Amino acid sequence: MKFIKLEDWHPKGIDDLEPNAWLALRRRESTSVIAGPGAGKTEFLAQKAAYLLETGLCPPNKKILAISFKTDAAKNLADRVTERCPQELGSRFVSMTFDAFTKNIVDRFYSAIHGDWKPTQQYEVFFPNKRSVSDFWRRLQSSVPDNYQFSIMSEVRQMTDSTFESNVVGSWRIPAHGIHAPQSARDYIIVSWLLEQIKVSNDGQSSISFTTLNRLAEYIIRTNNHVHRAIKGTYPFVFVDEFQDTTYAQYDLLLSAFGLSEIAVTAVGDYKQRIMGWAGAKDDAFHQFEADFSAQRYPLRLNHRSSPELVRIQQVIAQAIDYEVSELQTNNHNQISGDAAWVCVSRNIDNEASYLAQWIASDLRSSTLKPRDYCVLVRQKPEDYEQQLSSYLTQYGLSLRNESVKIGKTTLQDLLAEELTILFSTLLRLGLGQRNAKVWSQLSAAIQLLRNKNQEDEKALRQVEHQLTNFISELRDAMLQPFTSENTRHVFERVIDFINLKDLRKAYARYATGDLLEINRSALEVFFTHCVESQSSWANFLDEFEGINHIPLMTIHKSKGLEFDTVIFLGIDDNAWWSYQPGNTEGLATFFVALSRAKQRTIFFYCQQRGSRRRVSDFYALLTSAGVKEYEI
DNA sequence: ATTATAGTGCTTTTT
DNA sequence: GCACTATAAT
Repeated sequence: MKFIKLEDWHPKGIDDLEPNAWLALRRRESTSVIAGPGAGKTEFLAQKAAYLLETGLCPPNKKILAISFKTDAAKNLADRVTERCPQELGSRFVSMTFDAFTKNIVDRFYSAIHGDWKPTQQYEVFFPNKRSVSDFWRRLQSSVPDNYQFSIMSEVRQMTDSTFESNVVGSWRIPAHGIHAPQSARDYIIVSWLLEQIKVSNDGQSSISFTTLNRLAEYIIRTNNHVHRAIKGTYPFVFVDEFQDTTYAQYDLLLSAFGLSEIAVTAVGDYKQRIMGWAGAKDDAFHQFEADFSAQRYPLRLNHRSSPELVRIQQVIAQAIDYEVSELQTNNHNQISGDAAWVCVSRNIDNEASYLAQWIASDLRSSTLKPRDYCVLVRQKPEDYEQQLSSYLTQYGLSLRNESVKIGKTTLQDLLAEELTILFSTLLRLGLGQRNAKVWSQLSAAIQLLRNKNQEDEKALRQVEHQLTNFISELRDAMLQPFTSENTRHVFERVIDFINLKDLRKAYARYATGDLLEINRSALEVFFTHCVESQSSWANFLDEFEGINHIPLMTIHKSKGLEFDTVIFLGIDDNAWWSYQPGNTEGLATFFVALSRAKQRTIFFYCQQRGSRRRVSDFYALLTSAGVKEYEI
């Protein structure tokens, strides 16, 4: 392997990087990169990975660890590095979610857990909610000795059920040398919570939350030098994405694993987009990181996403969040004619809906945009808006798709991102005769992984190719049959059989234990049937399945990290924004996230019937000061 | 049975 | 702060 000289290295697939991005990329020590919306955070990390791997700064026996919060973000980043690097380098870029990293440590170094803290080797992952927390508090009250009861209960009263795990448990460390009595009331509560999960339940297994797994992983790393050295030795470079929303537990794990060491941690994010504080995200993650890791901060100033006009408006909101926010530039010059932002004021919901439907219909006709280029954003309860809007949209042949809709025990968007679903729809696309070399090679690689075939075993690989070719041609014949419920049902079953759920369980760790695979299989069946019933051919079915002709509808929180040509922002009123307090940074950040999803236009809607706009008057005042006009409709 | 009142969810990810 | 549920009061 020949390395590229440091001074000869150039970015891959893009022209250049802005000056601060170059500095952040070349820095060998820990670095924090504050990058606003559209600054290309993922691209920066992909380029830095390529730089470290191709120049040999990350030597062949070492890896880069990239940590994201969401599975799709982790996958996105991995795909980008694969595109930019030769395969033998790309395989040394390990991209995973924080929770996957945590669970890996516990599973791999299980034997390093001692005494009361040791769960069963096979354990269930448990997702606590407010109910389970308050039930626990109630159980505690009845089990605690009388003389402790008062202090325990007064401590509990100061805690909030929704942030108990993230803030209280997440910032507590498991002691290195067993449990010492007497403990404070707070310690007693936390220890009881952890031990209750670790102790064997009725089904013979521990049932552990990710916060508890995180605390166990931190404990392993802190107390076991051998493990700590192994992890540091594997990953001299660590990336953390969306750093503004790091939880207490996650930060503490990073600190124990990579703090005070030679490891260079690159944290990327934007505190102006910190919108998870209410769910227990740490509030000064960047400052603390810079202090603890001696990290140098580099703000990125270029916006690759939004038009100059939108960037100017975003800047007004950004300054309301942080007055000292740096000046931004845009390099997106393909501006559309007309305004980039305006406010539509209506009296009632029907007026709003009929105007909106008519506007989108005429905009679609007069432009080259597709339904997927628009997005309807709301703060909460998208299903309410879906009902109100859909009858008007139908009149123009348009429809919304709320991807948060529940299907069985999962949601549409989670289902669509599942490995099972992607394999399923790819097979159907090929069955329909939509041949594409790239899709084919990806699918064939996925099937090889699924069949657990060694990449070196040429004969076995050819056999898998052969099976796949045969199956696709069988599928093609089946899909030429009339589009009846019986025939489509047959296709469904054949595809699921071919994928082989047993193989899937073996090939993907996340499916290996628990009922995740069965949840997704039955959700896939429900959604498949829904799409079959509303369509009349396989081509239309696949469009419906992938939602090509639907306008996406989602909450602002779900839209984080996404971008659309035109954002339609509904329900900016006191009712939907019940939790907003004037001047509240997180509320302004939420507004900022919504506004900054747009590449060309953001259209704000206010409807009097939905609620007043006294408490949210900040938003309108800021828009007015940015020169955004208001129109009555 | 109907109606008054108190309580709570709403914005989330993760194998 | 509203919309909804569960329980209490009539």
